[in-house]
Amino acid sequence: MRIVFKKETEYALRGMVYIQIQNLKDRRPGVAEIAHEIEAPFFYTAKIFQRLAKQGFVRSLKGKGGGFFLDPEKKDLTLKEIIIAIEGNELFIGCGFGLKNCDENNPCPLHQQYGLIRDEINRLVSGETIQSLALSSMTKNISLGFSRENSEKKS
Amino acid sequence: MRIVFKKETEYALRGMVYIQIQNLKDRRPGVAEIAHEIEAPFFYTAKIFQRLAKQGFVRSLKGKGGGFFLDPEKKDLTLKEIIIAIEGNELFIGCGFGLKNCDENNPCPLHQQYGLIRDEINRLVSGETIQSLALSSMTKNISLGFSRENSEKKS
DNA sequence: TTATTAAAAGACAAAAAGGTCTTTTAATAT
DNA sequence: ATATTAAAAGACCTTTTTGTCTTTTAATAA
Repeated sequence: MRIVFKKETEYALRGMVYIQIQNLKDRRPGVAEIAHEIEAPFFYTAKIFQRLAKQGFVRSLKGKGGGFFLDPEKKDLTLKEIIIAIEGNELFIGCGFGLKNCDENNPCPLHQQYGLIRDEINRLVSGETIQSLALSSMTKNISLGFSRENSEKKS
Repeated sequence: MRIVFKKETEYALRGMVYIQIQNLKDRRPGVAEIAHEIEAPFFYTAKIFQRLAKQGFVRSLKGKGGGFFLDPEKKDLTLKEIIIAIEGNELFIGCGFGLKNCDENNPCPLHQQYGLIRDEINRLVSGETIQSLALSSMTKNISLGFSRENSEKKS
């Protein structure tokens, strides 16, 4: 059951952040490692990152020592860019309740209030980037949920 | 492609509001009328309202003059109740990004910000009821998107 | 009491999402 | 060269969601 994003989107975002974290440590993780760390199915993860690579969101190298890495040139890959590439932009436009003919001129009773939600989602995924998440989860000793080593030293 | 709610949920919410609007005019719409007004497939609408009837969210009468109606006793059926009956409550709990081990003690970098979104969604669907939406769409001459008669008199 | 109306029940099917696996291609190391 | 490593490509499958349709049951009106 989907929450706000599709499983594919979740795996993509989590995986991208993991790749970036490893890149910062001069490593290039492969599919097996990524899938394990983000707790996603191996083959599904492979498929998702093939697509992301084809779309230019991530780069890859085959063969020994190969794996995935982010283009160091691109310092600002927002979550929104990835989300839209996978799901389209319907989350960011429209009424959210599926009501037609709902706009400022002809608002449904939910229009204003839903606008707040949409704006908040928009603000979040536009403001955060893969890089910013990777950095904050490394420096602030905060867990991204798929990599518990960080918070495991309290034992 | 799903936005925030499933199609089924959208149809259910729109249909319920339509039923309540008609009830206020002492009418009991049938499946054909509801489906047409909310622009949903007839048979799918039928199935959805069978379920809602079985769950007690709406009542129905068979035969001539029959159709659907809300229990007049229940003056406060929140959107949230219907949403949870159809989708479960996963939208209202958890991280929203599918991250495990994400809570106040061990927050992911998105935890706080996503909390705002979840709270906003929660506030909206807890605060509004089928009755309040029916009333406001009638009295404030506001379109619910599936019934454009309201806003059509500007021609 | 029977013809008509309309919901209930439930089988069936198409599309989308999620997931699995095999074969091929391209790197690297020996 | 060739053995090894790892991604790319793409076929295939399962589950969930969405949608369709037929048959049955129950209410009303004539």
